[in-house]
Amino acid sequence: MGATKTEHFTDQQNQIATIAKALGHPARIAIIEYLMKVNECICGDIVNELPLAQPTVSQHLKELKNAGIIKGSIEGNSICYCIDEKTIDILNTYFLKIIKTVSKAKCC
Amino acid sequence: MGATKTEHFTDQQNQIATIAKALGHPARIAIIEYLMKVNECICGDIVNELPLAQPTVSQHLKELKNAGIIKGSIEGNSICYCIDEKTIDILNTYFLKIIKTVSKAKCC
DNA sequence: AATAATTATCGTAATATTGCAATATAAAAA
DNA sequence: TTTTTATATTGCAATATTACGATAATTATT
Repeated sequence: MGATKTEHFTDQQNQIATIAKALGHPARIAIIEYLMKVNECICGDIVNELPLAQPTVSQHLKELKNAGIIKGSIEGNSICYCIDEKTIDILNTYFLKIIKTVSKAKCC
Repeated sequence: MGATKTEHFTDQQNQIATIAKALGHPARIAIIEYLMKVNECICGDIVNELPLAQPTVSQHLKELKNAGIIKGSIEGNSICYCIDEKTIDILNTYFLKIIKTVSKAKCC
């Protein structure tokens, strides 16, 4: 096998997993942190910032974009990327729910 | 290649990525949700709950445990699993910081 | 138009993940 | 002690991910 059985799980479970998975790589976390620092994004600078080749960075950006974590808009011959608040909000709301549930539970 | 270059990133970036990665699979999200529902965990029931074979569930539990998202304690011949609040808290605090930063930023 | 700059895509090698059958391990019950 | 119950580990096949060189595509600049 090797393929995730997404069809067995709910849309929400798949959605949360997809977002979390996209954040499950230190390079992509580093990209998010860089975007937080510079706010308005300077796309090519990410390549200079990270110890990874340009195609690799481009691929990571694509995954973050596919997961809805960042969005990019064309500006001349470069592309401006920035964090998509909506998606982070979805994740945040979800984890807050977990925290709330777990904090009032007694555990083994 | 194929191996993540963790050495190029900070401990915190790797930590967040590791936790997020562990949550990056719908089966593991389903396990978390089941644990939320039953609070005190009934380990073998997860196998009945999910459409996955016992070894597969065991493997997912191991990954959640390695990432610190759940903890397990031996109880007789079974093992009681439950969510580790501390780790969810780390993630939650992290995302709240992102939300705060992004919400006051104007984006392209 | 030719060149430079910016980003994406293709192809590919190395490695990791997913899933399960078979089997091992350990404790409880008979 | 044998059997049952519960979970983990091993081994393996299928697939996915990571990383990058080479190259394509697109727009700006000259």
